[in-house]
Amino acid sequence: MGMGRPRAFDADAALDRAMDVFWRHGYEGATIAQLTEAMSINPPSLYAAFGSKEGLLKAALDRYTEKRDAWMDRVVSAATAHEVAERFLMEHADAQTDPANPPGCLLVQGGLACGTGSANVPFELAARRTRTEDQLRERFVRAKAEHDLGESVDPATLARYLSAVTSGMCVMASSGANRETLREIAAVSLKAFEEQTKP
Amino acid sequence: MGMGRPRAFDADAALDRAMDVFWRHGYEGATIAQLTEAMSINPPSLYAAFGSKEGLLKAALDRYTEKRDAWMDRVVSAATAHEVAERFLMEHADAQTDPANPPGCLLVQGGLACGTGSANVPFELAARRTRTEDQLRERFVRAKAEHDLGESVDPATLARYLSAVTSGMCVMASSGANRETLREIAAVSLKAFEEQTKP
DNA sequence: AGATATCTGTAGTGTTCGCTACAAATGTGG
DNA sequence: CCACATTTGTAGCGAACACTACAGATATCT
Repeated sequence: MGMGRPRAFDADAALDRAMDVFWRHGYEGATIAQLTEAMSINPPSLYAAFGSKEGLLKAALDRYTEKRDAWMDRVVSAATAHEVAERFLMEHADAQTDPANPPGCLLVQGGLACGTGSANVPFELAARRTRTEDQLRERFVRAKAEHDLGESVDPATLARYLSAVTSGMCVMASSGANRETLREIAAVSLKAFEEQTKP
Repeated sequence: MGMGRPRAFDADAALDRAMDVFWRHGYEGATIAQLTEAMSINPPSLYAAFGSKEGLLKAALDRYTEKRDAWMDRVVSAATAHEVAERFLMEHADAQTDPANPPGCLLVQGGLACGTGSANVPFELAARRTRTEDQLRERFVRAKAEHDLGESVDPATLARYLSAVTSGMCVMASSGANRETLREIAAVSLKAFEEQTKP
């Protein structure tokens, strides 16, 4: 028995193209026609490989999360909690205004509210955002154990604050805010972080 | 010549219902069927009164902005810039978790990214968000003139920062963050505001 | 080479979308 | 009461949606 005709397209490259479409138009705003054209494949190939539009999104999110995890690993590898926060904020400002990608972040632009047929999409995106927040919190827990952060500091609050600020920066980026503007916001937020961590 | 059959529904009440649907499902996720059912009218009545789905959104946004302006007037009427920031942040935390409304804010949940056919919807929402930011900035300009804020303070940066934080709170609210959580974020942000305004 | 298994492209499927034609209903002005 | 203007409910329009049946193409395995 044979193994069948091999796939003629690179799945990861296709996912990168799909990611861009979801990012730019949101989950519901992205049509199969747009996706297949961007991926340079036909609908049957898409459905054979990813099952459904939602399956394609999840595959694209997996790939997105993969890259993001690698980035977060570098961020939390900074020596101090303060430097973690600084890198996290500043590199977010840069990433969200990187001309290589649509503005903002896929996990936010992908869709905060969806129709009844796609109700679990916002859920899925929220779960991935929470993951980043968790990574930050764990890093701050460690910083506390290492006496890099004081006893009175709440790692969860710090992580949530940074997560909220970067989400807000996504909203600003989607409205056309430029890199300078986002960096200013990041700088002010970093001041808050400093104030929060040394009383 | 007569004046025609009078409208049998209250347009403002209908807009409130439509607002809720757009808020909960986003512009693209909201269907005419859902809207008409929520508004307790039939499609022809909707189109006679508001022209199109996008026209309905704009009418709902006008009504939303009306209420929001009244609220912002109260916020900026606070005696000091610090108190303005505090009210703005804290009341945002409360409003975004008010069980009377869907989580977050219509101007964010309405849609950051849309399909090609609705490309100006995110634009429209962004314009309304900018309005709030403008109101804050103007208030801080005044505070600077009154020597309530120091010479080195940039009103635009402060306004953008507060706007970004509340947008980020919207994202958190749509992920299920509760009032306590948002208030914590608001509290940390207020610390940043304080730090930014007295160097 | 032959049988088998999977992919690819064409050309659709049924459903739902935003939107509207039409006639009956209901008000005003003469 | 009658002509007129506008709204309302029913029913359905064309277009676009996510998705797929099918046949031909291309690989592997014996």
